[in-house]
Amino acid sequence: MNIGEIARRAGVSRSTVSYALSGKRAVSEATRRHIQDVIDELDYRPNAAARALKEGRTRTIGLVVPPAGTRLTHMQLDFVASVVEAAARADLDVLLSPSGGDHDRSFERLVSGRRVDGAILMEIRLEDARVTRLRKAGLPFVGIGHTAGDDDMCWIDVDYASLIARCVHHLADLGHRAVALINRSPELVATGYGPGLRAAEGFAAAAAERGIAGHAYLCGDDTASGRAVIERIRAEHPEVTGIATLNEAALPGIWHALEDAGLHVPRDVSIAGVAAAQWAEDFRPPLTSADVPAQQMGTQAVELLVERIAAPATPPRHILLTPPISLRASTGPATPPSGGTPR
Amino acid sequence: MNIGEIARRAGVSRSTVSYALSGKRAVSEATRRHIQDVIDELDYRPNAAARALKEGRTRTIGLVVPPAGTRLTHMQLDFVASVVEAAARADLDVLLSPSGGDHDRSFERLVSGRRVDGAILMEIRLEDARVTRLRKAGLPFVGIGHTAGDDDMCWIDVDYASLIARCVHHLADLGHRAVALINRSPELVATGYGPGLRAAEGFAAAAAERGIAGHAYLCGDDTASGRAVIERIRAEHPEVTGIATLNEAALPGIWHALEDAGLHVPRDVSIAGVAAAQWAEDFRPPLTSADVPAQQMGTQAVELLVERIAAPATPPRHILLTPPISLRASTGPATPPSGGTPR
DNA sequence: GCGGCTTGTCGAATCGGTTCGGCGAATCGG
DNA sequence: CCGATTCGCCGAACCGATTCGACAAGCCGC
Repeated sequence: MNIGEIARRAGVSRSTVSYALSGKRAVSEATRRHIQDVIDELDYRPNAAARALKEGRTRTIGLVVPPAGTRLTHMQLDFVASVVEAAARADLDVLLSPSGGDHDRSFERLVSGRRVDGAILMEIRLEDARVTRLRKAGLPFVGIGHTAGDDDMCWIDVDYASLIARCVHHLADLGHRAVALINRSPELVATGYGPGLRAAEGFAAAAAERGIAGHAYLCGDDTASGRAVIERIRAEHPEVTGIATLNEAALPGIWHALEDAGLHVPRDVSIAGVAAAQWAEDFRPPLTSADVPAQQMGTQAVELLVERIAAPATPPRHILLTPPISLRASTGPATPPSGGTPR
Repeated sequence: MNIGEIARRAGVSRSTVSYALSGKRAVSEATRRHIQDVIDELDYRPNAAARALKEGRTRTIGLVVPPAGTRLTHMQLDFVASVVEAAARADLDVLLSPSGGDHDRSFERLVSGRRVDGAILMEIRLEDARVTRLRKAGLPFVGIGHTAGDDDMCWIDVDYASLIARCVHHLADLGHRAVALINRSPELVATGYGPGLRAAEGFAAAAAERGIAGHAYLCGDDTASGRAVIERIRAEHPEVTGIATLNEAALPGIWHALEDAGLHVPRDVSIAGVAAAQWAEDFRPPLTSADVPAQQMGTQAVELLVERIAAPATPPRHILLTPPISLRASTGPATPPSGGTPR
């Protein structure tokens, strides 16, 4: 079922069928309709590979996700879903490619096999080999997260430094004098994971600014690690009454460990985080958090990429998001009687 | 950077380069090595579209996911991740396609544009238009879930009827005399969602077999609905002490509502469910559940599909999984003093 | 009534691979 | 030593679309 067959049945040439479909040249209304009838009858659709070969573009974008070993956070999941949806709206298909670990064949196929017109890179590191690779191949791309220093690329990111700083200020406003940061996993941060590093900076800066004690902890991305880190904090810094975190996956463990220790949230300990809104509300009490607009990010990432594919030479655009903190029930005044705050 | 360029630089013909790469005809070791050197130097890789056009296969499989409106359950998420990984191992790429709603253009592109060699369909309905469509197009596919009656397709599914029945038996063994089923959302079940319907059947049959009261409830796939359904159950059937569920998304709400009502799990109410193992353990107390091996399912689905692509004419295979129930802390004896059970 | 313009259609080239038939040279057996 | 085989490589056709140049027919103005 190819264009030649359609042409034969409609009694016209193949080029006429092509023009009737694309509208790139005038075709008389009569023949156009006749061709359309034949096409509808056989429900023909042009072969994607042939078209891609000739046109030099695939109408497909690549979504480069972290390898399966790393479980996706809720935020990332929302992001993937919204990318797929936004792409579908733009009549683009999405090719999924796990990268990192031993799956780099998939990424290489994507890039040098010219399977996609552009790519969206998740979980960018401060030094990221994939960015170098894509740039060398001349493939348009948009990063979720940004590399160090280098602004010569398109990206969209959440301003973790500011968000964590806000959490610290919020806790300080409530009168907390000793706070802890629960960061992402040691492996992630060690390999130059931007959000982790920037969160640590923002945390330290804000604590210093407010003149309160700030202790930063790394924590694996799972429930058990969440429990463990709370135990460590209680042992090493029992004076801590406020916690800021960007580790979604550890949250259930954090909650359970506090409960086991007989500590009430927010009466004894306040927690403010960065997480997907829907997820934040599933806790008891619901988590005060900066709700990352993952869906909006997915949509914008696709828009940015489409733009870049159309005009690869334009100066790259960046979007840095700083969503407001939604006050929920997991934060409260530092000490039962007093409320207000210094500064 | 095409095969002609490689041939020119290596001083051989294009066909020789092709044969050197594919090994489908003998090429002398000397020329083969020389060609390989040129290729390595320019890091050339064959254009995927051109190859697909000539070979008639794309080395890509489609993963047809429920549309973005429906949030993926943890189980489905694990499944997607494992499909991507298994495909990568088989050197296949994965094209994501949301289907249902108004995104059917994407699905149509996949099917009639010949963009993929085969497809994996998630969330199959008892009557599923996509199955009909794929069969008509002659595209190999594997379903996650199976249609009614018709066994003329490959699928892999979880035996929800048996699992829910097991939950009921487990509760009955513990002495519970009135149990409730918390099913998936009314919309899903109304549109012929197999697991929902089969779970209801298995629930009713098992309750009847054990001579206990069984009340089935539908429940939206979110926290708020979970709370609501517990309130309804308490109002309409306060005698219920055992709950079986396959609604992962409602679980947090169920837990919260029971806590608010002052009901202790498992002392006052026992809960047994079907859920992803890791997720089940994040509850307090951890959920007794049949742990769906989503990762294994993803891997097997890919294997099944690869098989089917290689030999489309072979009789279709089915895999029906019935994972054992892992006892965790959310189920216990029906009444505080007594332990044992009738039968 | 004829050159020039528009309109609608066609034929052929092209994209970048794979694969088949063929051909010269080397190798082998008798 | 000669015919038959094997080996290694080449040229050309082909996959199914798009697109450019060309060409015939119809219409205009002068």
